[in-house]
Amino acid sequence: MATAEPARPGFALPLLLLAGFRTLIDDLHAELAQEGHPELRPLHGFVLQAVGADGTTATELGQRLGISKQAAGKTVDRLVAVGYLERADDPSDARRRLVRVTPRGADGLRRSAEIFDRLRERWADTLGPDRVDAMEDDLRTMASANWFRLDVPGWFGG
Amino acid sequence: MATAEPARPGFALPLLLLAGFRTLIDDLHAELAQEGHPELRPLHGFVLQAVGADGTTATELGQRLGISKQAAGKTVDRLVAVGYLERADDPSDARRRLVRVTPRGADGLRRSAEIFDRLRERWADTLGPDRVDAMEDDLRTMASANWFRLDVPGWFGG
DNA sequence: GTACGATAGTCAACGTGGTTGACGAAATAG
DNA sequence: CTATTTCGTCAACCACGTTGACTATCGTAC
Repeated sequence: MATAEPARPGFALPLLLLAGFRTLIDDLHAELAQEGHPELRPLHGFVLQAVGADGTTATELGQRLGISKQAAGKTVDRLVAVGYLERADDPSDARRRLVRVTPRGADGLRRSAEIFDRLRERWADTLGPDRVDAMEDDLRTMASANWFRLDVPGWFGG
Repeated sequence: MATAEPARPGFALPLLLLAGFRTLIDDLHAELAQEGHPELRPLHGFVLQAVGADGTTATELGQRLGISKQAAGKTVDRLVAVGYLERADDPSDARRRLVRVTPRGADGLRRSAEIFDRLRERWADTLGPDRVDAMEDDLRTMASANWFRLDVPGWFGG
């Protein structure tokens, strides 16, 4: 049972974690837009990352992201439409449709990594490198399990 | 510019923040479901909190949450349907429809606060109270701005 | 007292992201 | 050669968000 009025109410922690996540992602996409990728949405970067350099299929992508193959397929459609992914037939299996990152997608991915590195440096400059390291270590300790699940919209909503 | 291979790649930080948030929210709702509130979705708790003890209107709720009045109205509809909110006419203004938390909603809110306190205690037990305090302080420093905006699904998606 | 602008709420249409169920086409196992 | 599995897609649906248009009401200015 919680005390009547804790000095540090528990509800602040998740809000702060969300605000931190959101700040980083918003900063990323503000930078990304300036560097020629204004269409990229928060979800898209994670999807591109999940497709990876070797390419994959919609079904496998769904498994990696923790969503259904149908949802993965629709997301791929949208990213194909904006030029970040492309589909190709698999010569060895006519059922499969290979999903690959386009050069434009690879550029977005590379820039994202660089921007995330710069943002982390900014946090380290403000808070001190040890504090950022500690934050990461502590979060790794507490959140170890559900790492790479990006069904955020459906999870958070309904 | 980022170094070729940083010891701590920047992309991990947002992922860890999201994983931490998600872990807390998942733990909360697992507990909440056991305590008789299985219908409550992650978003709903934030909405109930935003409605507050005094009640509000859909338009004002939308302003508080950073979403349109139409979106706020639809969310209220859903929470009314599951019994967490109720609508009432405003005797002093026939245009306004008061939105109030029901007793069931208040129960969910009270339990949520208690569970969040317990979860924070659990984090403090594992990491040490000073580390959790530091994490909160650091996040407050870096994320100061966009605190109470809960348009997460639309923001993250598209 | 009436006319008018501002405000509250709703309806409709749409986009994104998610789900399940059904189905055809192709690979694989027997 | 047939039976089963697997991949991709289609269709229908739900949650959440958006903008635009509209009605009803309030408050004010004349």
